[in-house]
Amino acid sequence: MNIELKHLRIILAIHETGSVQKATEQLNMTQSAVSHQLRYIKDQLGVDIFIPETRPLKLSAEGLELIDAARRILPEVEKLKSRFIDLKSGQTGRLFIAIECHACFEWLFPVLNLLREHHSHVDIDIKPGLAFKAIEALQNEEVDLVISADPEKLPDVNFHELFTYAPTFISAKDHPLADRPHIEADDFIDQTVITYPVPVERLDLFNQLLLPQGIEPKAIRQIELTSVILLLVGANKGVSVLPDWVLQSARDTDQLAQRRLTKSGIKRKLYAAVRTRDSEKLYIETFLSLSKEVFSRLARHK
Amino acid sequence: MNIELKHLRIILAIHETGSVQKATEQLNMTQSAVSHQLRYIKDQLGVDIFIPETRPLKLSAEGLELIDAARRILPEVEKLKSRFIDLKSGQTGRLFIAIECHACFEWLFPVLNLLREHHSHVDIDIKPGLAFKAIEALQNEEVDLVISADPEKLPDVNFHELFTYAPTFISAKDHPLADRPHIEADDFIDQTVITYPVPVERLDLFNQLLLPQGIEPKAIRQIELTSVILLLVGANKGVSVLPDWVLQSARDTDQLAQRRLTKSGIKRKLYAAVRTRDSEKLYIETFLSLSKEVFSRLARHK
DNA sequence: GGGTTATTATGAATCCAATTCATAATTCAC
DNA sequence: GTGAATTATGAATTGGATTCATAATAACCC
Repeated sequence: MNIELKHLRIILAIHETGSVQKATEQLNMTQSAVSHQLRYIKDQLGVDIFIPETRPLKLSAEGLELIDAARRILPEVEKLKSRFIDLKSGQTGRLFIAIECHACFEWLFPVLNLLREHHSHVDIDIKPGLAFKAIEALQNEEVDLVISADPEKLPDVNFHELFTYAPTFISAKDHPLADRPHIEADDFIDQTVITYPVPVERLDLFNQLLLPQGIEPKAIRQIELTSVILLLVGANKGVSVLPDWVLQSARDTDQLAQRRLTKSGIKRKLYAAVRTRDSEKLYIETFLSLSKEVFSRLARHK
Repeated sequence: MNIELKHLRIILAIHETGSVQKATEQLNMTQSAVSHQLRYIKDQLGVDIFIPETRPLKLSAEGLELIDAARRILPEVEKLKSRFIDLKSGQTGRLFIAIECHACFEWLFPVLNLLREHHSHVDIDIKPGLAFKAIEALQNEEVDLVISADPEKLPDVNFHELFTYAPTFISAKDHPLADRPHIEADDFIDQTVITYPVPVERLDLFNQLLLPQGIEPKAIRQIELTSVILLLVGANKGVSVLPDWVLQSARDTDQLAQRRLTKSGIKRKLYAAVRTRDSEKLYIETFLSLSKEVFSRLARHK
């Protein structure tokens, strides 16, 4: 037995318009095509849908059951269609985010809150635990956006530049290094460095400065929360390197010394990586512009 | 945008088997056909259902939505199909009954109760108010079965004989007519006749005996309930004519005289009329055999 | 009740879309 | 990198749905 959506639509149209004649217009079919289809449906179902030899056609008891089913099934299909129209245009969708950059939570939360206001139907979430395989997860569709400082040239992934920042050295004001105009790699040799709890190769300080020069600090102490890092640095328990905008937006940085890394300063860029075919989605574009906006507000804060 | 059930089945099969390859078997399609369909689906929906360039194919976020929809829609369609398989075979269906014969409620209720036990999924009901247009209502599919004593030769309706009965005269035992060996038409001339509240031409007494001979009784008193008719006849408020089986199965007929109509007795047959194309339905056949069974039990009762 | 109109049914020809076959292009595993 | 497995593609073919023309039938109306 074969039942197609087309058949349900035909029966429903006939029932609702009251005649085959009128249904043909609604269906954009000729009377003949409808008639042929009706015979096919009857043959498939094995029972008469309409009472034979009545005109205009009247539904049989069995026909009414078909109508019931059609009224249940067809709206589901229509819902599915409009869902995909929305998905395609980016009116709605999924935005699962992986973050390679620990400090980024600072500006990401306000961005996501704003995004939720603009696109309430987008399913927003942050997926932890993918930090190092984030781009792979993006390609796998486990996540839909990755915040990354290491753009790659990939055919199916676009890296959209968000903003530039400077990884900046901080210490207590009375720390010996606080007197220097800028900080060099070998200054860290006898320092305790306070970092986020991630592999060192993912930290700006290490991948941009220490690792290339083969320098290891005296000790590394890992702390989850930015505010705690600031506190410990202020208490002279160690030094740290954080993005400049974190320092600009944080409170209680008065007793901290900030110095640039190397004479010329180190500059880094943050990117939002998305799959190429998602790039033009509305909520992705909104995310990008909101990110820039929120960042510039944060950076201007102090 | 065009989405067909076929497409949902394909996507679901691929997802559940884990590969296009395996899905082809389940779908009874060649790999090529599936591949072509996948491209068509993608074009229609405008988004990738599977993550491109991965093997085995993995569903994208959008693809998962399709799966959800398929799991909602396809079972409905399957339910509809099996519903029609049942309807066709008469495992289930509708049995709306019209009754031309008023006394028939006496045996109909037990029949329907038994039928409900055999076919719990059949929608059983008695439709009142169709008494005289009952066969027309049958052809219109307003009802599905008519209890009638007047078979007609119709192309789309079958009359199935249920049983034979004798319309029988009753009076109080001390009524003058109670002495006669049998009752003739002109015996009614000075009698009050108690009947069911239906047009006289539908009563056996009238259409079989009085009307052909142009005889009118002194008075007609219409009573709904069989037991009340029996009571009034017993109280000498009038005479009546009822099917013999009603008298055989009723209690409190001791003080009543029963006499046959005319010397040879009048015999009538009851029929169940159903649409020809419903005749072989299981629950219709069950109804017919239950009716005969219940009737013979009733007739044997006394 | 017969003639008229409106509506549905049917048959043959046509058209379009889905499938097949053959083969190319990828990816995966080792 | 090579071979095996899997998916993609193109052209030819098939088969089902549609159309056109026309027949059949019910409904309507005096």
